[in-house]
Amino acid sequence: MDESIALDTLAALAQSTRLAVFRLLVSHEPHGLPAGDVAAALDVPQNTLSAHLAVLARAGLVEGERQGRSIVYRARLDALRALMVYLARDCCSAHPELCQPLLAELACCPPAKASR
Amino acid sequence: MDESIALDTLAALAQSTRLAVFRLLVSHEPHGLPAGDVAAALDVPQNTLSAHLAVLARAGLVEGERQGRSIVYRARLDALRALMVYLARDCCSAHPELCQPLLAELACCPPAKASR
DNA sequence: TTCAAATATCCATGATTCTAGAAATATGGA
DNA sequence: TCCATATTTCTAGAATCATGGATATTTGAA
Repeated sequence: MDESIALDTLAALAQSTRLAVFRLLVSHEPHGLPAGDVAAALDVPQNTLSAHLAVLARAGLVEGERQGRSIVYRARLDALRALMVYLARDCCSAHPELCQPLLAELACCPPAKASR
Repeated sequence: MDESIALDTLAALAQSTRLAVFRLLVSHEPHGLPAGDVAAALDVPQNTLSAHLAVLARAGLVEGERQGRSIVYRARLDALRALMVYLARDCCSAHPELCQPLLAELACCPPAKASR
C-alpha cells in the first residue's frame, strides 16, 4: 500500500456514515448486503448512501457486484488489513519494541470476549 | 476508544501533511521534536503546521510540552494502537478467523526487515 | 415493449477544511 | 524593562465534502 491509497482509505473511514456502512458490511460477511438494505438499515437516503458507497469503493474498502436488480456490496477486509499494516510499519520500523504491546492487545481477538 | 474519538483520529491521519508529521514524530521517539523543527523538516509554514499539530493533538495522536522557548511534540503511540484495536475489533468480533492473517502480517515487525 | 424496482449520476446548497498572512502571546536573555 | 525567538491565535479566501432532490440508467417481469 502506498501513501496515497492509505490517505484515501483513512479519509473514507473518517466519516461517521461511512464507518457505519463499513461496519455493517463487515458484520454481513461473507454474504454482503444490497445497497438499498444498507440505506434502510442506516436510515440514510438512497442517493446519499450511494455516494458514500462510491467513496468506500474507490478506496478499495468495499466492492459491489450486480445481482439481479440489486448491487450487493461486500467489505474488503484485505484493505483494512493493509491499512493497519501500513500504519504499524511506521511505528514498528522505528521502534520494533513498540509492536509487542500492540500485538498483545490485538491478540485479544481470537479469544473474542464479546464487545459492545 | 469510542466512535467519535476514532473518527477524530482517522480524520487527523487522513491528510498528507499531518500523516507526515506523525510519521516524523514517531521516528523521533522518545525525544520528540520542537514545532519549528517539524515545520522546517517538512517545509511547511510555521502557522500552517501549528494548525495541523493542533488537530493531531486534539485527536490525542501527539502531545506537546513546553521546553524553554520551544514546544516539543511527541507522538502518542498509544493512540495509534487504540485506533488499530478499535478497527480490528470490528472485523474480529464478527469473524475471529480474519484476525489470524492480520496478526501474521503484523508479526513481521519484530524480525524487522528494514523498510524504506 | 412497457412498467416498476434498484441504483447511480447530476446538480445546487450549506458546511467544513486547508492554507497562510498578520497579529498576539509566552519565554528567556541582555 | 526591552528585545528576539518560538509558537499560537485570528482571519479570510479557496477548495473540498456532505447532503438530498430530480433525473438517468440498468434490470427483470408482465
